Amino acid sequence: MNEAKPLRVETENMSGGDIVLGKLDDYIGFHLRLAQNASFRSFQRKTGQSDLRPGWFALLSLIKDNPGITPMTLSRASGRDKSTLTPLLRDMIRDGFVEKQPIARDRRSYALFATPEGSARLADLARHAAEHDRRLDQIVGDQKAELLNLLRRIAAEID
Amino acid sequence: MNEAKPLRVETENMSGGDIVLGKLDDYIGFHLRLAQNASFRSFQRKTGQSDLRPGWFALLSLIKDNPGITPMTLSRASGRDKSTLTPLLRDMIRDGFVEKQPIARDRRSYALFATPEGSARLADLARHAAEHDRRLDQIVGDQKAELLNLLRRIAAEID
DNA sequence: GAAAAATTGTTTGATACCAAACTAGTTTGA
DNA sequence: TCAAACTAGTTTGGTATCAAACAATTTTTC
Repeated sequence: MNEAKPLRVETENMSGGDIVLGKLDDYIGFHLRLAQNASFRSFQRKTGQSDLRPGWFALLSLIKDNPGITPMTLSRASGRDKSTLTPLLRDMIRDGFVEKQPIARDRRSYALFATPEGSARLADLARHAAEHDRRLDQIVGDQKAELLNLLRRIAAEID
Repeated sequence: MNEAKPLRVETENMSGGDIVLGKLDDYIGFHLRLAQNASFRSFQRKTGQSDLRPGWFALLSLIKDNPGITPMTLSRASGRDKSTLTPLLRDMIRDGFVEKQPIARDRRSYALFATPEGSARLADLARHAAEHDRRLDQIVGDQKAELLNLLRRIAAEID
């Protein structure tokens, strides 16, 4: 029952002054969305200038670190639906950052590999990503390990 | 330098076994996205069955708790771009959950109010949202306050 | 060993979201 | 006072995302 103490948030430029978040202020899901959205947009702004697509970094990184990974496994590892990956992989292959090879034992699927160009692009992306994540590290300070644990648990255990 | 100890994650159903997350495993942004995405989809699955749109809950809740709020203020409070709100508000007004009233002092804007139907719908949405957030509460346990603080700081301080 | 069930990747359809450009109205400042 | 700067909301265009339906293939089951 937090109706008793109205929780307010500052938003400079409101006619009346503050707004009441109400119950919303207690919802983990709400704050999770706000934080992720702010972080994602910030990342996008930083990298967008230099012709990198934010969705590419995680994928390219996973392909580089797991040579021969299949789209399905990549989907699970990156937390995105397999159908989301289809056009991304198509473009990464078209642009020469990733190569696909048929898999002998399963003709439905294929193995993915980062090309030298892909590795170079990944290094470039990693510079921007590291810069962005350094800001996040600053903000969370010494609570990073706890935060990562909580986030991992949420991603793993939510149904 | 975490190249030294390869970090792995289980994904039942991989040809080779585990996948290596590599540097990605240290990125707050990556885990933030995974957690938020999993949480959002779960919420959507739960509420989607009962004809509720996930985007509506936060908006309706904020309108109910801040009668007369304007779209611009709502945009800031909900962390969504003003242009994202336009079609959502249009539909909520069309469906009779929200009403708009002209503002005397500023004819560009308008004031938003929840109708009785909107309040009823909000109560319904709140039941589902509470159920979902209870799961999140279980997962984070007694670290909820710290988690919320970190998420608030990220949302507020990231640029 | 063949039919049934499951899995992989793609296609199609839908929603959510942002950013830039635009219109209309308000505030500022010279 | 009135032109310039700013602000609110909408429109337009683009990306990211999922889910369901599909075709091809593999695995399971009887």
